[in-house]
Amino acid sequence: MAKTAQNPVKSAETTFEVLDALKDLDGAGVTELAQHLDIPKSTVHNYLSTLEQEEYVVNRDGVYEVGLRFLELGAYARHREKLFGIAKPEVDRLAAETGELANILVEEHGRGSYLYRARGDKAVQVKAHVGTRVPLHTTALGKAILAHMSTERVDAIVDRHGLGGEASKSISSRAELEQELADVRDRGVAFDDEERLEGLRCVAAPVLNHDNEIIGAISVSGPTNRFRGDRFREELPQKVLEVANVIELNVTYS
Amino acid sequence: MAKTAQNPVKSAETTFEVLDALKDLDGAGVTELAQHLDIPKSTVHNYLSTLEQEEYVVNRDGVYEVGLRFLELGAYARHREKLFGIAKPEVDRLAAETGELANILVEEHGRGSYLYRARGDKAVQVKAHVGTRVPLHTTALGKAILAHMSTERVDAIVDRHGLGGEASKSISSRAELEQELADVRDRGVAFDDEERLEGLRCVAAPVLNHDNEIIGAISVSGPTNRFRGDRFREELPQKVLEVANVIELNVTYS
DNA sequence: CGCTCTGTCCCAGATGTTTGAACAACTGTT
DNA sequence: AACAGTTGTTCAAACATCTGGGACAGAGCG
Repeated sequence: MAKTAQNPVKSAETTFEVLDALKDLDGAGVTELAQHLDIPKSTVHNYLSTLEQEEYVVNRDGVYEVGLRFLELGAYARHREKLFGIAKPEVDRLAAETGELANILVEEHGRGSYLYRARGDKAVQVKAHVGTRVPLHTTALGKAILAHMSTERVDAIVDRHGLGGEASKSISSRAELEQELADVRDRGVAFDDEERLEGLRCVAAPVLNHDNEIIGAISVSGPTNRFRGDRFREELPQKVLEVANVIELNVTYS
Repeated sequence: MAKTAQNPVKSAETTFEVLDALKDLDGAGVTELAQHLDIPKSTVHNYLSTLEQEEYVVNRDGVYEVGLRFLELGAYARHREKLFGIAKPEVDRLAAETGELANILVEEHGRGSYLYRARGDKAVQVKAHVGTRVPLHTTALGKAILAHMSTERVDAIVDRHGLGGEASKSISSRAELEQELADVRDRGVAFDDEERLEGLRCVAAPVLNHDNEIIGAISVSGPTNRFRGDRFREELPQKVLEVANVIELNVTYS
């Protein structure tokens, strides 16, 4: 699954190494980047000037930064996901009605990518923004997705990315994960009890297409003090499921 | 200004040619892409497999597509624009209060990039999504920005991108543009009277920082039948200006 | 079953990329 | 005002890498 290119174009790899470094450093000069990447600065300069010429990178008084042309590509990629257009208005409603943070996640390359995030009036502040990629087994959203994949696909994903836990409560063995996924299938919803971020709980439901294939998941997340008792175990799950069902209907007829 | 790299990395250029083609074709196979680009398919395959390995491209049953990793980069690039975080809530309010489509645009590489777009309840459907890049002189937003740039910078941009008009009413000479920009400075707001899209009018105001440098522009746009008379010439301009002023205050104190 | 599409792989030759060193342009310090 | 220590940029030679034709396997179809 984690296929490596047979005949990789090394310059393409380097190009993205440069871009990634530019992102990690939040903008940088040639020398700084060169040191960070351990590549001669003349080489780095060649890449940066090429990227600038192509308008993928911008030079603001001496500091190179990731350009907005990626927003064009990124927005396009999101727009291409049929789930986005259909689920967005419903997730907006979910956020408005619960007052919390509502999310859409899809799987790509065995990881979860946040497609969209809607803020209700009481929504918590989380640093992660749209586009952030997370390991599937560490979030309610991811578990909702894994629960509806074939065993082989789950195996392939676990083989590729492991079960490295970000917090103490995370799932750490394949058996544990299988048990959890079975629970998710039984209940219809997945929970996240501060597994990825302390003090943050989350309720997620899968979104399936007419062939019962998983195409993504939606969720509400909020602080533990508002996510407890009946609201956490009954009220919110029902709400999220209802919204997921509406989305599924719209996916089918489109 | 339109500097070309002295020592361009051709493979980096090719990488983005491939990605652009993938976007234009809305996903494609190796052979189709190779024909479109007039490059041997083995070469195209090398690039695609490298991009897939790096998780920037995804292969969905035989069709290569632009991946969501670009959403990560794009969302990051947008987040890095300080204007976005500050202006977003205000533009949301502008959309809600007018019921129309409200926008944020910034300049990059001499073109306009839509940073954000908020839809009011009566907002028109336009195909352009976030990230779309447009020539500055063809939109109210762009004219609001150009009006507050130095003459040299405007010259450089016109030299680089020309004044090619997308519709009949567009500005087509440098003198005409200068006149228009002077008007914008006088009035404080810029108008777009179906210049770029038929039936669509637009009112835009610049956003300046404390040093009176232009950092972007905001606007409301809608159908000509709702954008006429006093509403178009008085009411909406005042509203847009007011919101721009609030944003400017928030920009200064942050 | 054979035909014609795919996508993938391979390797030698051609080409582009890498690289250190040298330079120019700044910044801040003495 | 001169200087030392930065920075980004340029260049051309040495060589690593990309290119590209052709061969191959597998899928889809009649």
